[in-house]
Amino acid sequence: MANSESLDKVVLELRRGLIVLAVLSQLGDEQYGYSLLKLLSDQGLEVDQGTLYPLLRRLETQGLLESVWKLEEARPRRYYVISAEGEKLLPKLKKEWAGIVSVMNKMLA
Amino acid sequence: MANSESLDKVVLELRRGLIVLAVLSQLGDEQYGYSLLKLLSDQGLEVDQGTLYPLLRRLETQGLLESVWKLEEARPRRYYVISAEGEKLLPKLKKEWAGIVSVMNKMLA
DNA sequence: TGACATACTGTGTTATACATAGTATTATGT
DNA sequence: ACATAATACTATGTATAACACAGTATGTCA
Repeated sequence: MANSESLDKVVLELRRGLIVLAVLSQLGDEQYGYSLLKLLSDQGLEVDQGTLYPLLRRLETQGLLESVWKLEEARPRRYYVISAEGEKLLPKLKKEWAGIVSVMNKMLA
Repeated sequence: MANSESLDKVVLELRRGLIVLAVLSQLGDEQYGYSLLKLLSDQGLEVDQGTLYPLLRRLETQGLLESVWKLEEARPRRYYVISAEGEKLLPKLKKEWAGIVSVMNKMLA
């Protein structure tokens, strides 16, 4: 395997789990899939459509998000927003994330 | 699903990809599986045996690690150390990691 | 009117952590 | 001397989920 492929693979792995946290953190204001996609990429986190849409559905199934179809706009969009349960989870997640970062910083120093 | 289960699940996901980076960063000095396990947990990263051992083999298959059995010690141990290819990869990975962290920090702020 | 951005759905595959169990040796305390 | 814990690794099964890829369809704008 070429070195660049290894890099790509591992970087993908690195980013994988963070997407959930990123998504939850951005859904204090409601977003639809495509707008969230843009919002994330504007901030430097490129996520594939094929990753994001299923993720949103999954997080809704897990009760961390809620969604509604809005048909009155230019075109139908499914809006997602963080749920009460998600709100409770988010600060804990952030704390876990901070802990992980500090562990990694020590380890990489 | 109970809230604490959601947390556990997502935290697991968060940590998942980082283990590779952590392992690579620690294998500048050679370690065997069990000592690496302790080294990581000492620094605050608990990794299951059933996760670490297969990971080490996988990283060796990918050419990022090298290993040798040492039989002359108290008991047989397989020692792992980062390979030349791994050494080339590591700084790039660290850079990617730093980028990800800064993106996440902005996003979570 | 052609191209591009928008917005979502669906399927298949692959990779991989994790759970769990099992084996066996060595060190340690009492 | 014996039980127990720590050490050190192997192996198998399963569930999950990202990613690749493809497809559908509408709005916008030059």
